Amino acid sequence: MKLDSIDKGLLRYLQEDAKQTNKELSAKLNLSVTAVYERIKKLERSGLIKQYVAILDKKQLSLGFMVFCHVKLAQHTEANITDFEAEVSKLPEVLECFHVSGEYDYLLKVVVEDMDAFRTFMINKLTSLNHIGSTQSSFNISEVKNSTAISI
Amino acid sequence: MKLDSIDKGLLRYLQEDAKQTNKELSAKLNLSVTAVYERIKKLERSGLIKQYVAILDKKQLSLGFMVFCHVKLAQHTEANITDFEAEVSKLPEVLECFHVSGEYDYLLKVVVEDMDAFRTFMINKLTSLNHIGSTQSSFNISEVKNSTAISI
DNA sequence: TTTGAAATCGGGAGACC
DNA sequence: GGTCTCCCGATTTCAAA
Repeated sequence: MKLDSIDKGLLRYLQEDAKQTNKELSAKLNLSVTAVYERIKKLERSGLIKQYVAILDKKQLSLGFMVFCHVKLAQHTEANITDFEAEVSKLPEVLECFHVSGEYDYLLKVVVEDMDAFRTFMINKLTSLNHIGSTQSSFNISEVKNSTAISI
Repeated sequence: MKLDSIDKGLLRYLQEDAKQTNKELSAKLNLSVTAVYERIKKLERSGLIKQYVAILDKKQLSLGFMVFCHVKLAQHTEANITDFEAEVSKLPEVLECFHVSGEYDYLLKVVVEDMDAFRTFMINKLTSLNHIGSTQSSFNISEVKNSTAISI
């Protein structure tokens, strides 16, 4: 889909605050409300806007303990890979899982309550998955930047 | 803030789709529209709901190249740390930056167009920041799971 | 209940063939 | 002239306050 500079501005605003009214957006973009409305609908239909979500404060939910787990598989057969990926996707503690290059195969972002919950997660969930070779964990000490907005 | 099971359900729904109407939510939760409205306002006021954002399709924006950069600082003085954190936060290619335990000090999620853009980013932006000791990059091969919704 | 936004329609200006 | 795209204004519908 081709985007002009107005679309790009619109996407920038919606990435920061998706609940602005079309009226507010129309003022910022010097456009009529209808034009804003139709551009947004087009961006939604094209799939460029995938989803609107609420971002929560993990601290207030007692889920402020974030760990990055690097995972290496035992053997890299296709069956192992699809199997592991399906299983890990089901774990609610795992917010993100990327297949990556380098020494380890996967990078996981894990969110739990505290060290104790992490220990339980590792023993009962992650390392009990099939095909796991080895893991290495880095604990989050502080969030320097944590954004979902990509720069357009 | 204390949450009952209805609040938790509400948060689960809003993390999946923040643009549902209160009417839809009231049906799912067996509640009146007004009750839903007031619960949401309370969650917003308390800061538990931090933000509503639009999630975009990186592929369609030609920003499908994601890299995880592990960064080690040269010296860990307080000045170096605050300086580096302020500078890296300004880089639009860096969506996330966490101070982590382990061999490296920081883990960055970097989003660019392609390998060429990444090369430019590394040379002109990241490694030209002050206080950088060494870096190590892992390229994203595939997204297995990528969610913003924490499990409540 | 009242206010205001979202959704929809008809139409007009400009680009292109 | 005919088609397409983009924008505006007015109106109706429906959710929020």
